[in-house]
Amino acid sequence: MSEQEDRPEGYDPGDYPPFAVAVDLVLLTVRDGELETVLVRRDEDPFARRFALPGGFVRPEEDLDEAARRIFFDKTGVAVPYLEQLRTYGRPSRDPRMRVVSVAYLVLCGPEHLSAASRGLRSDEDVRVVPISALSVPGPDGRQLAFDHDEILADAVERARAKLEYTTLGTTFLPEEFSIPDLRRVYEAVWGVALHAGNFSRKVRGVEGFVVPVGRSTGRGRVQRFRRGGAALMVPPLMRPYGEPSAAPDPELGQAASRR
Amino acid sequence: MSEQEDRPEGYDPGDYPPFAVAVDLVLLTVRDGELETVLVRRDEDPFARRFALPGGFVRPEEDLDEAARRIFFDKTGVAVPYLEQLRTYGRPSRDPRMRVVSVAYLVLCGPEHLSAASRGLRSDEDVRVVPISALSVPGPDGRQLAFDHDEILADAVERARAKLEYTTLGTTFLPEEFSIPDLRRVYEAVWGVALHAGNFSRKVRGVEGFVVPVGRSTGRGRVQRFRRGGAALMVPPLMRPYGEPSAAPDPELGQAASRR
DNA sequence: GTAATAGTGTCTGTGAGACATTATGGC
DNA sequence: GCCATAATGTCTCACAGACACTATTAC
Repeated sequence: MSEQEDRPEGYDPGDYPPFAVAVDLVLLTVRDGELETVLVRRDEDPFARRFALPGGFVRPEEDLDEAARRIFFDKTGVAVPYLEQLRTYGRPSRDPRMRVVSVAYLVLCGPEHLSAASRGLRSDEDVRVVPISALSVPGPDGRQLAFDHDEILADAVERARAKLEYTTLGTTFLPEEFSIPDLRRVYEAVWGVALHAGNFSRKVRGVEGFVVPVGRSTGRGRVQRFRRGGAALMVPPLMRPYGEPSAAPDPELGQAASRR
Repeated sequence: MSEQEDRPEGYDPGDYPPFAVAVDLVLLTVRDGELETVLVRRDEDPFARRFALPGGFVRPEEDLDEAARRIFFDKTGVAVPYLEQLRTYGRPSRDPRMRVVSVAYLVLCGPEHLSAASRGLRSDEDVRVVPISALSVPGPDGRQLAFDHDEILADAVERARAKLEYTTLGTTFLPEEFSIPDLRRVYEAVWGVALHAGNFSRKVRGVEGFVVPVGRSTGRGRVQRFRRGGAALMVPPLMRPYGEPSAAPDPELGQAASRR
């Protein structure tokens, strides 16, 4: 808030540099066992015809979260199931036209939330749902997406992977009713690993409030249906297999490592 | 980045609302077994005579991290040992004078980094090093600090508590050379719990690259001296005792719980 | 029928937590 | 000598991971 600069009675507009503040969304979903994200094709330079994350400017009287929800609704026509602030990107050169600080949000949703967006019903833009795996190979200039969106996307994927370990957010990728194997396939898609079906089932059902059975349970071999429970955190956590080839770790940490 | 609003060739300044972008620092240190933070007393309204987090505006050609480092240096006269972006606070009403979006940073350092600041050597401001425990009781209007800085501080403390679990950052609170009991006292101060000395020692020394012994031993008992090792992450993590009365959990998660 | 797969039984290895014991230095 | 405390030895319990087995559904 810069209280330490002495200003008598409110700020003089000449005292602070004006910035544009934008919000960018990393929208993650799991479809057919693949982790996917939503991208928008740019029309103009810079980065004309490149894909970018959906985003927009924050309005003068709008909270940051509110802006993120608005932008999600504009693309999909439905309310956002889960959203969290990821981090803020503000390199001076990140947009060659002007100084834009972008607050990135992570949004998790099921593929059904994206049906309008993926059919282009909500806008005349070229909106696409793209597998993350298709974006891992950088383009000729070393990147795939416009601006610093490769970095934002990578940070978001790592955040989502970490959050599945110690929260119950995995269910936000699924419809209201689902089976344990459905949930396992979400974990496998997000983490990019195969999990042991039996142990996964036991673990998930053993975490109080993670999933609640719907309808009657019969004996062995029968697939049961569940809904989300009330718990937000998973204790103890469900950890990713050690030393596995997933993504970039916390960029704040000095050295690389593949875990959390 | 708001690529979806069609703009021909760079932004027209009339197209986006101007914001002020500030950086606020939550500076945490451990002194005499207490977790403490640095506050600055405000001179003017709003919140005259209240304490606030140190902060300042981001300059036109400055990265966000750079601004945070600059502000830390302005207060203390030394380089910041560890810094990470916490999150961004942008409620429209958070500063009654104008729209300010503030990117908060978490800074961890040893008490020796704050000697200049705490003696007022670097500024004519009223800079103080205050125990976190003294800020837990809200004032007459429901808060202790200016603006939304109570919330920022609480988020920062929770982040620091969580990070001690799965990173080796505990050593950033200590001088170059330290003993295992010194490190344990850091954990106890940050988490606000008593830890089992024997098990803590075994765990810390067993994590590859967390601490490296530095030859001679002094002090009581067979106390060994150590330096930081090269590892940034701790696997498996060193978890806080379950169900313990520390701080607010991840505010993104729907319901409260006391763990991560 | 056969194949695929959900869920259970059970064993094993690892590690956290608790407690006792030994070693070392301050007083 | 006596006390405080660091570090180790050891036991127990919880849980992850592996494997085998059974039950059920899809074909």
